[in-house]
Amino acid sequence: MARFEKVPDIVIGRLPVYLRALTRLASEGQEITSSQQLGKMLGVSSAQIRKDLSYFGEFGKQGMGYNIAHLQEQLSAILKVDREWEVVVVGAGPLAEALIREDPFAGKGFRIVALFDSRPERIGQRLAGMEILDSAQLPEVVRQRGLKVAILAVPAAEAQQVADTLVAAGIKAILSYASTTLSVPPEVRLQYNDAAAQLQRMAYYLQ
Amino acid sequence: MARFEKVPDIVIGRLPVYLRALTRLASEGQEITSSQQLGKMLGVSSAQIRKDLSYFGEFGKQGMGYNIAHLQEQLSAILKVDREWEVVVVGAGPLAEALIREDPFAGKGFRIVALFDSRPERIGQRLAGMEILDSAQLPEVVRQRGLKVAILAVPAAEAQQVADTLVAAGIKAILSYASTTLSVPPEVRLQYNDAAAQLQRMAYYLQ
DNA sequence: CCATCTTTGTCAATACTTGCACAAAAGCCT
DNA sequence: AGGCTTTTGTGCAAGTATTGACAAAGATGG
Ligand SMILES: NC(=O)c1ccc[n+]([C@@H]2O[C@H](COP(=O)([O-])OP(=O)(O)OC[C@H]3O[C@@H](n4cnc5c(N)ncnc54)[C@H](O)[C@@H]3O)[C@@H](O)[C@H]2O)c1
Ligand SMILES: NC(=O)c1ccc[n+]([C@@H]2O[C@H](COP(=O)([O-])OP(=O)(O)OC[C@H]3O[C@@H](n4cnc5c(N)ncnc54)[C@H](O)[C@@H]3O)[C@@H](O)[C@H]2O)c1
Repeated sequence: MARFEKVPDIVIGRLPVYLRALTRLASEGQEITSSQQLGKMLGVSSAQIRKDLSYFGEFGKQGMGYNIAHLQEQLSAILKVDREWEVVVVGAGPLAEALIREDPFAGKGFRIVALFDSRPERIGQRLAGMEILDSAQLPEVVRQRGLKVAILAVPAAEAQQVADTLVAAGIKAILSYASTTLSVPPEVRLQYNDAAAQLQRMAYYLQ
Repeated sequence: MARFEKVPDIVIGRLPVYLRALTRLASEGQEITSSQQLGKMLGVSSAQIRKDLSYFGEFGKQGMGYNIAHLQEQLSAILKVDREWEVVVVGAGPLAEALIREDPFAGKGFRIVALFDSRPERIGQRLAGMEILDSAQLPEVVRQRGLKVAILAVPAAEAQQVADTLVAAGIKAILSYASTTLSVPPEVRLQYNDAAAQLQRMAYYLQ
């Protein structure tokens, strides 16, 4: 397939899902898989998996399937997570504490390197070993370190204002835990991590 | 539009997004909105919003737009979150603590009513005011209270086994924070809350 | 009370996404 | 070595989703 056409965003959105499935298979000691096995795991058709991968190249062997470690490497490179992006977290509350303690990004291409809060009594304290910095310093730190990725963990009422500051400082991707709609310029990527919305989506099918 | 045809899941997935936007408008004191304003907020076309709503009925007034409070009520009823679903959380770690402390589901149709862990030293302790129960008791409690919704906040290695227990106990919707692919029967809804996957999706567009 | 303006709900056209089906490639087994 | 089996990558058809366009409904203002 032509490697130059624009890849649909919906395809990009599935690559991390494939990566997650491959991680599980690898952790179970498997070395080879097939589009059929992956499809069954994920509840999608094998054709979709092959088609998605074909946007980027040929990664399998006919008759054999895919080498799991190799496919992980390739997908990581495609998603640009074969490196470590430095991430800033804004809002040093319980959610930030869980994120820093657990580090769910370890080995996934991201590392939390700075934590900010605006409450004077929190500044200078430590949260799960990480120093809480004054959010007045945020633009300076983001610019100096060239940070591109931010996690928003402030109350909903503060979120838009903090997002504006992040964008002005040069952040290009924001993951927001605040359960409010945000506006950012089109060149900045925005994702909402909204557990309530996820539950609501499932509630429709209950009963 | 015919009210009897099956509504596409992708439409259901957008309803919580609309609800979130309406909440923001309401919090800003607005009483009326239009498909155009909502579309601009959310970065989608106004036609899409009107079409999505038309699956369920007519909620606006021509020339005027939509009454925000009324539309919120209607969407809540459609999503079946005009009531309070009781939710069980499994895994009493820092993430569960953040969830219970912050209660991001308040007023959104869900309430956390039980918290389980398997580590003997955690059982009987309290987490953010909520008693930690023995996960051996989980099936009994879920069945007795008729719980349908669960949040999975255990390490990835335990997640599948806990999911199996939840399903066997009668749970019909699972929100999993564990970053591993799970298998559940088709009648059980499953959503992943995977922050790493969300960041990976955005990373593709960086640079 | 009428003209003008706004905005809905819906149809039809366009655009996008998925899945079928199959040739080709590659391993396996006798 | 050759036939059998498996599984990929992809063209194409079928199926879904999105958008443009507009009639109809309702508000607004003189
Ligand atoms: N706790 C969860 O599990 C969970 C889950 C989903 C979403 N959320 C949402 O994530 C956000 C954070 O959750 P939390 O439990 O940590 O909330 P929190 O309110 O306890 O903590 C937020 C922190 O942000 C700080 N803050 C406020 N305004 C700020 C600003 N302008 N600049 C910098 N820092 C600022 C506060 O001082 C506080 O320390 C909330 O919006 C919450 O609704 C939380
Ligand atoms: N912390 C975060 O912000 C965050 C974000 C995204 C995802 N996650 C994921 O969410 C999960 C929970 O995060 P955490 O930080 O609370 O993890 P954690 O490992 O600190 O806590 C998990 C808790 O689950 C309990 N547990 C283990 N096995 C169990 C079982 N079979 N039955 C019942 N309880 C069991 C453990 O005793 C522990 O108390 C992890 O999978 C983590 O990767 C966390």
